[in-house]
Amino acid sequence: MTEQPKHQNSSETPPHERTLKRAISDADKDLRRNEILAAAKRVFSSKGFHSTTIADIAKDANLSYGSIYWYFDSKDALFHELMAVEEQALKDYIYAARKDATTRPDQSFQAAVQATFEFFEADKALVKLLFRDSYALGDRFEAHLFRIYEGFIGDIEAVVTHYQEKGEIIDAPPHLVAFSIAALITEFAHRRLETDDGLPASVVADFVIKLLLEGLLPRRKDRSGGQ
Amino acid sequence: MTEQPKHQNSSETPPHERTLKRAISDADKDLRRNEILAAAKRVFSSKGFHSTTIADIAKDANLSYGSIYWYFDSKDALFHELMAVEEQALKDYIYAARKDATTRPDQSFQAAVQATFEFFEADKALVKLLFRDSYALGDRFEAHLFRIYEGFIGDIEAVVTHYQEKGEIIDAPPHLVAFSIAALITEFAHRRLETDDGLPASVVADFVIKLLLEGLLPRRKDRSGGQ
Amino acid sequence: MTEQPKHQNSSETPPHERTLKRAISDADKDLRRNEILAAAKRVFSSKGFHSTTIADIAKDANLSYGSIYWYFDSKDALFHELMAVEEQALKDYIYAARKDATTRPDQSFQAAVQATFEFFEADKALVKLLFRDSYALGDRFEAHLFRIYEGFIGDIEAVVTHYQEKGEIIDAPPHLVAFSIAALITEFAHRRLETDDGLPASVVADFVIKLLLEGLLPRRKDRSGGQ
Amino acid sequence: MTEQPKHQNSSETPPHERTLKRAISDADKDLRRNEILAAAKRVFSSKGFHSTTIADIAKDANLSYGSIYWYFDSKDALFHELMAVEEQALKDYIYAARKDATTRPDQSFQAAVQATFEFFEADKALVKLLFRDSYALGDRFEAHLFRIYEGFIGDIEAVVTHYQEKGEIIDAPPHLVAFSIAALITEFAHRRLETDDGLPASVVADFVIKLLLEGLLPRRKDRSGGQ
DNA sequence: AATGAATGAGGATTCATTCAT
DNA sequence: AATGAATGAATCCTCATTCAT
Repeated sequence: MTEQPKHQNSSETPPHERTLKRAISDADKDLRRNEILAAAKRVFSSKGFHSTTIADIAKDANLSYGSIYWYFDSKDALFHELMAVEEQALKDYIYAARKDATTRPDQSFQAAVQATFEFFEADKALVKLLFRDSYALGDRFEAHLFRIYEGFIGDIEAVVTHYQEKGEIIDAPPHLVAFSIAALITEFAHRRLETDDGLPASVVADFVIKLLLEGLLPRRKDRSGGQ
Repeated sequence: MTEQPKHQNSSETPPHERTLKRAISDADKDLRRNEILAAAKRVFSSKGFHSTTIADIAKDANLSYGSIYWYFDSKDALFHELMAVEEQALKDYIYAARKDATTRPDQSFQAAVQATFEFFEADKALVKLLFRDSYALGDRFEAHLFRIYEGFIGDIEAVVTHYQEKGEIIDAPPHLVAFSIAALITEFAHRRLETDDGLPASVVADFVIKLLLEGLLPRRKDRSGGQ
Repeated sequence: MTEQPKHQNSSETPPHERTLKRAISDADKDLRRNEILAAAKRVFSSKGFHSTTIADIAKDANLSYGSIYWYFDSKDALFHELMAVEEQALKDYIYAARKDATTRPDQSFQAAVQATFEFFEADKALVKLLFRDSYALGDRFEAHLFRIYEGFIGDIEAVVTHYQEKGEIIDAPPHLVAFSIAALITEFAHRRLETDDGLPASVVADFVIKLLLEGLLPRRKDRSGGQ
Repeated sequence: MTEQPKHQNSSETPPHERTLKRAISDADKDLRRNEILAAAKRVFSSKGFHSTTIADIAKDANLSYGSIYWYFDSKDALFHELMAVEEQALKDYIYAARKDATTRPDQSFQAAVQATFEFFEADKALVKLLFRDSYALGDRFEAHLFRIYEGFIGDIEAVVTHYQEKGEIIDAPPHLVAFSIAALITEFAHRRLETDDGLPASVVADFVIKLLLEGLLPRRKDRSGGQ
């Protein structure tokens, strides 16, 4: 994934060999970095940032804790990088969703919401990390988190706008719409991570989608018993 | 608060006076406790639990850090008590809302939601504290938080059920409806605490209520039930 | 007990009245001091110096803890004074014992030991305070303790010497004899304070006296079954 | 301690080598633990538990205070472990003494006492730690101390009983006899740790043994059993 | 004199980070 | 690269002592 040498190498290996070696080494390094990030995601999302020690992460990654510092500069740096990785996962998902929305004429707003719900349901740890714990971390991560959040909402907003232009949904302020969708979906995912509400994901998904689409007021056709 | 002279007889204080003295002292003490709790609320909600030191709170309350321990047993105890105070504020609000809903025939579901929105808008720090930071605090506060949360959702649920019985809103699972309302309202309040979205509260409130009531799908001609 | 004025009085009371008043006041003060010292003795000997707080003592003396400082300069000063009081009790006892020994021809060494045993048995807290805890207090009390200890052993030594001169006991180094007596008697008192050995004091007293007087080797007369 | 090369293969270390490595590391760790325990013994017995800070011990052991926690969980744990180590030293000594007493027909009670005196004379800090300071430590160490103490007295008691059965010493309650021996020997050792009485150890030993064996009353003509 | 609130020095403990091997 | 021992900054908490009332 990364063939470009990063720093000058001060050893005595000939340049071409060195490049090859470094490439391999870098790949190895990336592999380990990813293992550590995966471990960090598990531990951070289960115990929270402050209760997680470097030793906890190292143990989960089957490394000695001193080694973490070979791959990351600090605990903060590790967390920032983890945030970035999760942000990328979000972006990748949203990119695909957006592409689907704009290129497949049959793709409905409802389908997009459904898919988004499933995405978060499948990775609740991401929700915990980005949408819950990061908020409690104070100044050091505020700016980063803010950027991620804005990007995330902005991406959803674009999809919302698309469906508004298609006339599929009403003309409400797209930013607020996007935020509402994000709020409902992530809050449900988080709640279902913290406490088991005993409901199958599909039921909750159906509920959320229906709520978003139709609201709580009885619609005319099913209003026979209403006020 | 009372005009009786305090220092008169240097021997045994008569019981009633002692009681009075104690009452005054207790009132003073409660006053200070509340000042500290207010300071704690400010600092905790701005920096998060872990980044807040006892010294931070003391400074905000214009006390030395040692004095905090005259009023509270520990940092944890202080936070628990703060949670309890905030919980009580929530309960008081919900109690009034419920009473309004059930005793005033003209009170609509919409009005109830509007009032709730305004309640959180007016005390965003409460949201930060109870609905954001507490989640990141781990085991030590888990049970307490869970209890508060369940109580809160349960109270909303009761109001929801009331309006469902009146036929004002559809027959969706009340627990999910309650959770959705809470999610939307608290997330908006929290977001508006963190970042200024530049919108007047009334616009956001209108949006949230409309979303909850009517959803995003364009209604055809059944606008009779809308606002 | 103390009629002499101690400090200049800066108030406006006429001299002769003042003296009277002060005398009464001083007597009161001494009374309170003694109450506090008694409380301190109870608490210190039950919890040890470090685990005892000024508040503990105040509570035991039915005073607010701030008031302790009206009577004593510091916790250390209070403890020093308590040591002095206990030392005086020791001295008073030993003075009487010495007088008995030297003035009453019928008074035996054995009776003196018996009385000493009973003295400590009756005030085990004194033992705990002076012969156990004070040792663990380190530099701050070392000199004081040392002085008390030397005085105590010296006083016993004098009595020992008296009985040696009378030929009642053997001519062993009196300092070592005195120390041995003190060691046995105080250790037994302390042990019986800490753990109940289930034996009546008289049995233990008889044993200690017999050990001191006759030792463990079988005496000729009762040596019939011996080696 | 071993000559095998340590760092050879960078992939999976063969099991036996790993074990070896671990063994070496563990030995090192034990070494350090022992150094710290030795430092703790010095400092605790010189300043007492409460006046000793972790930093004091660390400094004595040429470590930073944080490092202490690499080897011990807490100050209490360190002290408990130190008590256990000292207890073991006591037990080892007593075990040997008991073996001597029961297997060597020529071994006399007097020799056993003499050896015990020398044991404590050689390690007065042990006395200070176990027989003085621990008593002042309160509840947290009470049970541990009690167990050690009872074991110690019990072990002496067994030796005493042995000599009683041999008829070498009189038939006094063995528990009291054991306690008396312990009291005299430890008190002398402790006193000679605190203050230099200017006497050679052998003189004091002779005195203690003679006192224990023959008591203070002049013997008439039955010196056959004496030294 | 008495009270009890306020203060802050002191010390145990945690844990991110460094570094020798 | 990996290890894990060593370091020390940071922070909670206790409690002797001071002081306003």
